[in-house]
Amino acid sequence: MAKPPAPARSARSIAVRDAALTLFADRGYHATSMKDIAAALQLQAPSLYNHVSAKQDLLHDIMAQTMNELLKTVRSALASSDDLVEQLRRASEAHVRYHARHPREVRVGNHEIAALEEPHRREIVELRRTYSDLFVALIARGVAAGVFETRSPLLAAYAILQMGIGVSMWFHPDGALSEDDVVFQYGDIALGVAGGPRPRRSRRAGRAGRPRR
Amino acid sequence: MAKPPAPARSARSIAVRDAALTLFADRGYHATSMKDIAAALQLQAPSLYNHVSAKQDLLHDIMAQTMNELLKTVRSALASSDDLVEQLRRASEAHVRYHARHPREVRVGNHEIAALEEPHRREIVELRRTYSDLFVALIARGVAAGVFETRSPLLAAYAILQMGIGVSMWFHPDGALSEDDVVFQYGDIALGVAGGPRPRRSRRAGRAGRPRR
DNA sequence: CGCATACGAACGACCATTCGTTCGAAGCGA
DNA sequence: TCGCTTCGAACGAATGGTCGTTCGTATGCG
Repeated sequence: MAKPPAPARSARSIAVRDAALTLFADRGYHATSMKDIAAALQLQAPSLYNHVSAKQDLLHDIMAQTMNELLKTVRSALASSDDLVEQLRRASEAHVRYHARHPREVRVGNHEIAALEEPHRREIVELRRTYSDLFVALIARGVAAGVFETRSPLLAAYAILQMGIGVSMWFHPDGALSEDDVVFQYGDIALGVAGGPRPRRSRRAGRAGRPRR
Repeated sequence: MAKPPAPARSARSIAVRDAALTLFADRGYHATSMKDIAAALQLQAPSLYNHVSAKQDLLHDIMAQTMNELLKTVRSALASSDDLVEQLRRASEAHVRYHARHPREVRVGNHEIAALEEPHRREIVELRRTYSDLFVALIARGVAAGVFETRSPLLAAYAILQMGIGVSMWFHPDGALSEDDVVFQYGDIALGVAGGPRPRRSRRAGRAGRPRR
């Protein structure tokens, strides 16, 4: 009678989320119907309600999980070193790497905020704020310590973050640039944006083995 | 009987486009109904069809005009100097300035491509490609001439463009940073991203009068 | 008078979601 | 192993709503 969406994490409900993620990412939330999602799984639309509670919750789950993963990844990068310069490099690399590996998630995360209904919207916006503050505060600390030089840590942080977001829109693992190529190059660029020490010659040239993660 | 959308540019039809632009920008195309647009003008939905032919055409007009304005602005910046370094600076500044001044237009331009139906979609995508190619080719020329240094002109160009797009999402003319602050700082950053010559000390500090435009 | 413009009514289409039903596989006592 | 029960999962039908758009008509200004 009542509609329990399973243990909240059944195998099938994960499949539904994944299908929704793909469709949301390349058509947008409002342009995707429950029928579309169902069709991707060879189901009828009403059957979806055995696995999820509502279309809106589907979107919220996707965005919340994405933001939390991003936060976790970057926080771990920050905790991996005491040196502010190295922290910014690793945080930027983690940011870019996530965007290269999870284009669907971040596309939805960046395009569909307006499609979230309150109070979900406020919650996600706060997570985003927390995330960007990690970078702003880090750069501000670096400026105070004299290792970075920029007139506006805020502007520098936003520039770095936005650059990384762009990666999710063009990067393809089979392209001319490997994931590491892109990640390391963006790491260098991020340091430049924050006015960090200029690398004498770019370290870690060519493709090295995967150092982290 | 037939529905001529006026001389295609009546005062009223411009007002409709503007209302649609505002709503598309902060709710998204699919989340905006013709009724919403009409309400913003204190009209009923069917009345809109005295001024525009279809919702889809509204979106296409907005995006095509935006892309053409952007192209014109950057091409003019490129034509204003023979020096590759100065060209990149001015093109980047023009790019950022447009994004600071026309946040609604570029928000729609960047978020609603999927909402365009063919053949409009292909047309706009081509304009965007033409636009980004301006930057890619410029940086490639600079690398060939030895004034820029980057392992990938494509990656550098995308980074610069994406940074500028980000400005449209947070910049506000009443904020702590003036438009010129942001524009000039991004100009410097863009040169850094492309590996241009390092400025001895940042020129044009503080707020100068508006040099161009 | 004529024309641009606004309107209400109506259209067919599609939307997310609910409901009652059915079907098939799993669990279990005998 | 049989037969009975339970239950998740899928379905078709239906609900109320909104969508973009068309049409015929009314209104009011030049």
